[in-house]
Amino acid sequence: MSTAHQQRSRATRARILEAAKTCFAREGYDAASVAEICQQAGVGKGGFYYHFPSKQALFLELLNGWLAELDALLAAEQAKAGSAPNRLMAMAGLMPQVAQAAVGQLPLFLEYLLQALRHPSIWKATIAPIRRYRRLFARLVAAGQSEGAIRQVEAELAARVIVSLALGDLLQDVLEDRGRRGGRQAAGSLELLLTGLEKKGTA
Amino acid sequence: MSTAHQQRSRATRARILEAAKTCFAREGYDAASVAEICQQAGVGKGGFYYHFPSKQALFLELLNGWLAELDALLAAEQAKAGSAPNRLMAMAGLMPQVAQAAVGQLPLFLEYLLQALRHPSIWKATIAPIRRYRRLFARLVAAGQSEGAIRQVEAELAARVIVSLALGDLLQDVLEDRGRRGGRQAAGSLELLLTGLEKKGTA
DNA sequence: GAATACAGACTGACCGGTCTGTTTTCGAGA
DNA sequence: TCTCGAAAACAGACCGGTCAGTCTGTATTC
Repeated sequence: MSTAHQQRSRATRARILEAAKTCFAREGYDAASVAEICQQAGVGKGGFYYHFPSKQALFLELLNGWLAELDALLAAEQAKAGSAPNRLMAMAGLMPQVAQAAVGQLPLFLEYLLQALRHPSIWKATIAPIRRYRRLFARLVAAGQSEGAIRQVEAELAARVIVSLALGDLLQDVLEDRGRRGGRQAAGSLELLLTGLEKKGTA
Repeated sequence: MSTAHQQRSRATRARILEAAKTCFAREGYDAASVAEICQQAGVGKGGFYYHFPSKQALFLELLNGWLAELDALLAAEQAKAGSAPNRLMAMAGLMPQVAQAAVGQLPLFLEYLLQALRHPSIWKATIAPIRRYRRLFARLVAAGQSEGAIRQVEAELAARVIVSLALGDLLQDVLEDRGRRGGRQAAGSLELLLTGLEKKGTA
């Protein structure tokens, strides 16, 4: 059981995180000021720095939370059965949806990437999952190959292509409507690619 | 003939642009200060604001210059002959190379995208070329289809996939080595995709 | 009354842009 | 050819504003 202290504390902490998410998405990491986040969260500076040691720490926690959601969703999908190509379709198709659902505003995703380039701690947190997904996709491709459903291409390369497609589609969506909606297409693109990966004469 | 005034002016202007390119790439648009760019260029604040009305204007000029280089390279490639799939390979394969050669440091490319999300003028300058390239690829795909070399898929979708692949590969390269080298892979990925786009039973 | 969970004024640093002054170059006239 | 004023091409001190983070004080809960 939690005390009233802890309950209130958790609530403000969550409000700060939520406010930060929208502020970062709207204005970017640098331009979004701590004061603005505080105002949006209905909290004073004291409250902010009581819960987070720095602006960067807050950002990193936001990123980690997002990655955790993504992991959970992919893990759930991975548990399901089905042929390798179908599972690939289902899993890869999740990426933009997850980005959309978890982040809310997609520009935040770009912000993650950009910050990852400059801050080693953020970079590690970002690159590790991407590599994990790539390995996962590679295993699925290999599985599809031993099932005889997928052409004999380099599995690593195919995995890289899948990730590229997901990332690229995300980017094009973001750019087209400047991050207002996002995550609409992608399914068709992947279908196209996977059809190409199928063994010839199958369709 | 140009006077000594003009010669010196152009030289400093070029130095400022070059310094800005490296600074923006290293630290990002917001974090890179005008003072720092000035120091790197060996120029005072006065010199800077004599040549550029604002920091944003400088950034925009950098972006436009890069886009112009890209356009030129693509136009040159477009003039060459060959079968549609081959031309697609050649053109699409240029993208990362161009990004690498023109920008020097790839993080700048991400910076462009991010700034495009928030500043309408930069957005217009960024999205227009991307749409142009997509149309160009779509036409090439359609051409390949009437040549009988490419499957009957929606040309628009295929073009989008190609752009996605280029963008996604770029991103993965940038993330993998944190923007130090970049632009190594990509060719293999495209080959994989185009093989998938070929008419079945061809290879 | 002590620890928790804040509020909000405050600080030092920094940043984009301005302004005044200085050096360099140019062109015209003597 | 030499001079000199004017325009071009800067240098760098300076300014208003902002921002991340601190500090002191206060209300609430235990």
